[in-house]
Amino acid sequence: MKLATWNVNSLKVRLPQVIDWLEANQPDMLCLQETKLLDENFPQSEIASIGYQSIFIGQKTYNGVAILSKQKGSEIVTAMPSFDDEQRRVIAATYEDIRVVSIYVPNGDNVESSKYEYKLKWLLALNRWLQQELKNHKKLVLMGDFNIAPEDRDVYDPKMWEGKVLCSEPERMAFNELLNLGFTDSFRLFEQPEKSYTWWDYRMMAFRLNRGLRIDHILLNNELARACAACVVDKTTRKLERPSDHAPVMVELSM
DNA sequence: ATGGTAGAGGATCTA
Repeated sequence: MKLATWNVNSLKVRLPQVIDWLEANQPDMLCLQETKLLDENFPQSEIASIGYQSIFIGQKTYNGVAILSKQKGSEIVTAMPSFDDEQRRVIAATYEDIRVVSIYVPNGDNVESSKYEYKLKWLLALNRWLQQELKNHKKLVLMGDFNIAPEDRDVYDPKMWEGKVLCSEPERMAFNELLNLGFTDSFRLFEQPEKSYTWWDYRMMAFRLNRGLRIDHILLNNELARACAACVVDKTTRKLERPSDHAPVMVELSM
């Protein structure tokens, strides 16, 4: 079984790339972030035509998340309970016995910003919600755009980024507190290429110079971590015409 | 000189 996550930065623009990628990689589920589409505009039929079901929750211009899957999902949730949020950043569903929680964590802008406060509150609410989800589901995967680079090795220039948003200690602590609930960062279960990242700024030739950060993650609970056979970042999408600034991440589970 | 690029939407806001 293959599970993937990809911040597409507008599904309208990236739909042809998403369809090509699904056909080439055949994941069982693909979580999308930053669809930037109202639900009425979601390209459900185009995605269905290649054999994938869609669940989604979107809004105009910003945010928006979806899960595309070969099998039908159940117990669909489109927001965190007990966290009032106008922004569409969460979608979860159960596929057979696997609970999939797909998230788009707020960016935070900068550590002085009120958006940063919102990010930390959002992460606290996520932690609390997942404690419940872990109790209710034996197999759980949490994946998406976390907007957090967990360690210095996930950052092309750790000194320049020290204390900055995406790398600050409170954010990294929030990430570690998620791990402490009983999750494993699937990417670090395996030998990986040096300087592996999932996001590169569009500006300043960042991708060409591999000035990136690893901020998109697939976290597996213990039951699924035991079954994990691979985790890879697919950089090839970042080389396409009109790419997303993020690359997809995919895990393979032996089950 | 707080720059630069992309997306949405139609001036800025977000990332």
